Amino acid sequence: MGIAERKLRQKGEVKASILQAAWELVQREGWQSLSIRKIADAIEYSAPVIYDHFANKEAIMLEFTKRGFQQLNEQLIKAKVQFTNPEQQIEAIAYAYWKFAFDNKEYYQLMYGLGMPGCETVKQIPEMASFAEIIFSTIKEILAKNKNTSADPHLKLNTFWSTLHGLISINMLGKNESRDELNAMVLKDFLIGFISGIKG
Amino acid sequence: MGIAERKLRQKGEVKASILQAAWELVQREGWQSLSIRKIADAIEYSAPVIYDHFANKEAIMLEFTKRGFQQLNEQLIKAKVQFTNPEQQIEAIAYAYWKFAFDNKEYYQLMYGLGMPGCETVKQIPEMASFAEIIFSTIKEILAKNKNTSADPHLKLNTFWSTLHGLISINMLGKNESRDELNAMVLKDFLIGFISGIKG
DNA sequence: TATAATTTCTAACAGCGTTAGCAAATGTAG
DNA sequence: CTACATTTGCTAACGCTGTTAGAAATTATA
Repeated sequence: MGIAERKLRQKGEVKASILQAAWELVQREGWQSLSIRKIADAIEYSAPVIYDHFANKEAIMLEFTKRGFQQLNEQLIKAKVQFTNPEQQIEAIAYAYWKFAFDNKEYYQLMYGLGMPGCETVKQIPEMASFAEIIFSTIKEILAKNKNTSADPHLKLNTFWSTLHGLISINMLGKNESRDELNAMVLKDFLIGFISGIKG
Repeated sequence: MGIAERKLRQKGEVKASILQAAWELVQREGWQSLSIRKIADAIEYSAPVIYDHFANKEAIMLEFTKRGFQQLNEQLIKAKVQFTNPEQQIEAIAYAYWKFAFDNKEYYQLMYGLGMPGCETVKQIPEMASFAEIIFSTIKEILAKNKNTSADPHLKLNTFWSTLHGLISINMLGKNESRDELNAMVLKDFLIGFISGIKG
């Protein structure tokens, strides 16, 4: 009797439609105006149904945060494997990270900013660990290749990630002027210093 | 007739008490749970009275954002004038910025993160311009002193600010483990690279 | 077909920012 | 000191929000 299976499938479909509707709403009106009732309207169910699939609104957001990191990770790996030279790899990763942030502004805003996730949230996202690992391993390769034992890879990971995030978030709260040239230069400026510094 | 004056003074006192009550609430429960009604309760007035002093809730937040930048500017200037050497000045500024962010977490979260202020908000805060100017002038002095004409001070300002902000915000979404040593090292790591890079 | 289980709904609670309109207090002028 | 005008603060309400309780309707099982 495939009844149970069909029910599970149908339940999954509703869950998927919730996420899809939520995503469309976010793209149209931003995170701030996303509401359970609007999602319910969009999927043509009543609001409480959503709580059969997600514990609360935050769980929906968390799901998107996870997806955001998954997609980011994909992009970073795709960028990395184009090169064998770790210096080129870290540069490609930086550009991919940058591109992801501005191509997926909604994701990026949710993943970081937006109400400062806080400790609890971070722990619920294993994808963040994979993300860190991608960069960490590349940095270690550079250090190994250049026989630089004095630099701490944890330190360099932190500097790399922080700087990138800082560049992006400062830029996002500015306006949409065509500061693209400046942005590109700032990114390059940082990368030159970072890579030369990491070589020891 | 000092009646009008007294009224103005009283009005000012209520306004001040609104801000004070709001600030206490924020420190106790965070920005997320700040509400007009709670402020009204705290100052022992009804909620609509607040709208005689502020256009809306956002205006209250904006006031705090301004104050945050004012205080930050004070700290940065205080740090800067302790030295005459611009390299030492920029280092002192970086540490002061860092210290401000963690000593005044609530302010810093409001000034940046929290719902991504957006273009409109930024324009309403002239204090941000003064802030940028403090750092900008110091960078220009370093460039002048070292006769470095190739580096763009705008670029360096952007890199400096972004990196600092990135370091802080990444740290803030992590936990409160005693990562102070790591933090100090990351900051130093950045500063060494930045100052050497700026010298040309 | 009758009973059990699941699904989905309506209604409600408690809170939010904000506004309209009335009541009370205060100021001004005769 | 009274009469009018102005300002001040309130209550009540609107339209939202996330979330939950409990009834109704649907579906599965015996």
